[in-house]
Amino acid sequence: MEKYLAELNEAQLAPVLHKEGPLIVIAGAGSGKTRVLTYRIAYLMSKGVDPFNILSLTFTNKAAREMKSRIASIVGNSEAKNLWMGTFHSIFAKILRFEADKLGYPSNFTIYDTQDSQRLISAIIKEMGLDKDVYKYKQVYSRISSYKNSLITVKAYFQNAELQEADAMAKRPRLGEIYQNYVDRCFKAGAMDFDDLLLKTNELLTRFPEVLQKYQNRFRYILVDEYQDTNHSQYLIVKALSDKFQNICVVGDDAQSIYAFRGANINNILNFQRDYDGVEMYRLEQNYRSTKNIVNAANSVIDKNQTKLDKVVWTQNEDGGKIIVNRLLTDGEEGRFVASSIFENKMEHQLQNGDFAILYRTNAQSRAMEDALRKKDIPYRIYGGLSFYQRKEIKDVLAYLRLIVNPKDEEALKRVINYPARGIGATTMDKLSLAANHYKRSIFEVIENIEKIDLKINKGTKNKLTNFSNMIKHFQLIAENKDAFTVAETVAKKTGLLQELKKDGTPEGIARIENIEELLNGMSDFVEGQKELADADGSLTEFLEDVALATDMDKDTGDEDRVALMTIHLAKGLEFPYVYIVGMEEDLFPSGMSMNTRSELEEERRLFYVALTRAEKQAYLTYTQSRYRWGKLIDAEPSRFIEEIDEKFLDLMVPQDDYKYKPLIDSDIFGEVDKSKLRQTKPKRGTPPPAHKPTEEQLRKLRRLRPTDADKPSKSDSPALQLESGQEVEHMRFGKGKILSIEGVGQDKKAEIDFENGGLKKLLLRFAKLKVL
DNA sequence: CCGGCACTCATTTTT
DNA sequence: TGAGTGCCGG
Repeated sequence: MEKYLAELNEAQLAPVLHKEGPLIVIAGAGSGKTRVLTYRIAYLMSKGVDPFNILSLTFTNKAAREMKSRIASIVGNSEAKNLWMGTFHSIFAKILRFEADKLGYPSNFTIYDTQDSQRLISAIIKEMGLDKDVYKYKQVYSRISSYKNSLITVKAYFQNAELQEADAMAKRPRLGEIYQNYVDRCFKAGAMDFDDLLLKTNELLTRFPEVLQKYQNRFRYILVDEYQDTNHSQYLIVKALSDKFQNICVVGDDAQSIYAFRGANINNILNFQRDYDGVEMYRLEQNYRSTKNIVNAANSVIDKNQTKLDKVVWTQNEDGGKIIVNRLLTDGEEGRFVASSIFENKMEHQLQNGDFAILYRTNAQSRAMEDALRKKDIPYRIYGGLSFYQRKEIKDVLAYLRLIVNPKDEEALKRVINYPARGIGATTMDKLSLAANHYKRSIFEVIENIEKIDLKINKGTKNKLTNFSNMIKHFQLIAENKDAFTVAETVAKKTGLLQELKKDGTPEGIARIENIEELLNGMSDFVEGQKELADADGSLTEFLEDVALATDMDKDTGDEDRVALMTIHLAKGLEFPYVYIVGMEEDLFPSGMSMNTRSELEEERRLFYVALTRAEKQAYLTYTQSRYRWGKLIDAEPSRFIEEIDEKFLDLMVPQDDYKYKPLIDSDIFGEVDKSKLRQTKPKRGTPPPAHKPTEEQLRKLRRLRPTDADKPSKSDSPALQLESGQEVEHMRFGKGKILSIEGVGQDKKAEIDFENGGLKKLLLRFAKLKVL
């Protein structure tokens, strides 16, 4: 142990050696906080603390695994295995399974993911006959989620006049009823959603003092990573569990709190010293990750925030290059710039693909990057977005598996009862659903008793239903004796899922079959892995839980050498030598939806801080002048965050104005443009649009930039058009045989005119030529 | 009841 | 642009 402790600096050593009592470690970006956490646990164990008594909560399962294996290398594998380590969700899901009966849940309860929850809410809204435009299911879901995260149960909701009033003001007076129905239906289905895993844990710990005691005694030492991202529900769990021994160690960085949108409460970390007695605070301020330029630039940004703890991050690393800022014409050009820059850097500095990361604010931005990287044959991997387990074909297989484990699982049943098609349609489902609600039973139970109740379902359909339930029961029998992999394999074959996909024969269908095969392979690995663990058996339940709570970061398939593409949120905790932060534009970053309040904007700024501090050697910022959003080309202006960085840390390679309309051909900018012509100017925010109005030819070239135009040549070939007002037509949308809308580019404004009804005929005559399209 | 087609609508971040 | 929904003919 001594030799490991020697690896730490003074500031890091202090919290590692801290004995009993609460401590908080405020750890600046790149200051080695994971190391402190790891070594502290190892140190505790070396001093004789039983690993069974240590609970360590991390943000991702991957982080937990990595820490565990690091600790194993210090204290030995057999000891490290017994540590309680994982995300809040996965640790407490395990505990809830064990204690489920106390709360009236089956121990094999299903975990509903966001999609399941939203579908259910959507169904409830429909059943209640509410207007789906007023009660948008996503919004309703997020309301309910935030109630749960604040421990506002249905009961508490109805006792709180303020909340009800707020919802009524938002034209949603029946939100409480939806909430009630949602909770009832989840319970009836034996399902918990993500928020329930925390909410029910709280319920368990408050309602059953003996349970609380049990876990208080078990978890004598509690460590929480990324404490700045805990929500109220998590806060209370930690508070309750640590209450007896007060051996609570939290680590975090208020400057990196970026999950307020999902209920994280930055006050948890700001107020930690008030919440516990005799808190010792440690600060890690030396950054080992980044160059001076990057550290200082990031500091100059975060300085603009009002709400923050006192802390100065510094580094002894070299100065490094300045942050390179570049403006591109469109998102396509942005992608090409990033791709060629990566290519050049690789050549020049002998780097690997894995040394690069491209970070963006929204997943939608990945497409332009992908296209460019693919063209340059640079291997990449996208993290997040549609994760493997969210793909339709995978969810279908999983839904069958879920149904086998828990036939009451309504969302799983609705998903697969008629896929592949077996003649059970919407009408039948409505009848079943109605009966289920009426008898307060699950739909599956209704099907099992279909002969005993009169549902006005004809004989043929009844048979189909019975066949379906028999098939599921047959699978259940298999599941009793066989492991998860064998069950899944049987399901894939016997349900006709694979045949269905084979039948269509399209490339997509083949890709889907491959995905299912990959899932099966993954399951077989999982089963092997679980058999080695003492407290696991490779059962279906275990597998499903693993899947439900897996982060995209978790499945670390290839250690192949690839450029990483991800949202900034996902990049937290990671580091790369070269980082490209793209889409640095107002309305995109900061997001247009997060600029309404100071605190929202500050969170965006922290997000930018996180992005910048991922870089070890070199950071790039890019923004475009116009970008495709909603399938349309829209103007963009540089993000305020660029301006907030002290200029002395920046290297602005902004092209001359007259260059703007030139590189319109599909080509690498830097192959074409003489770099000496680039001059360095600081872009003014709100820079007026191009000095001169684009000519007709330029406009046409602009249009040709659209990737779709290649597929539909008719569009780009359309003659230049003018509206009555003299505006030039830039973009049109077509319905079947008619024009839906036309947008024109005027001197300084865009106009959009809809031709839905009255005006249609008249204008069609004016643009007779368009009929060809 | 099914599949295909036309149309609508939403696009912030995720355990 | 693209995913999801609703309508219509088979």
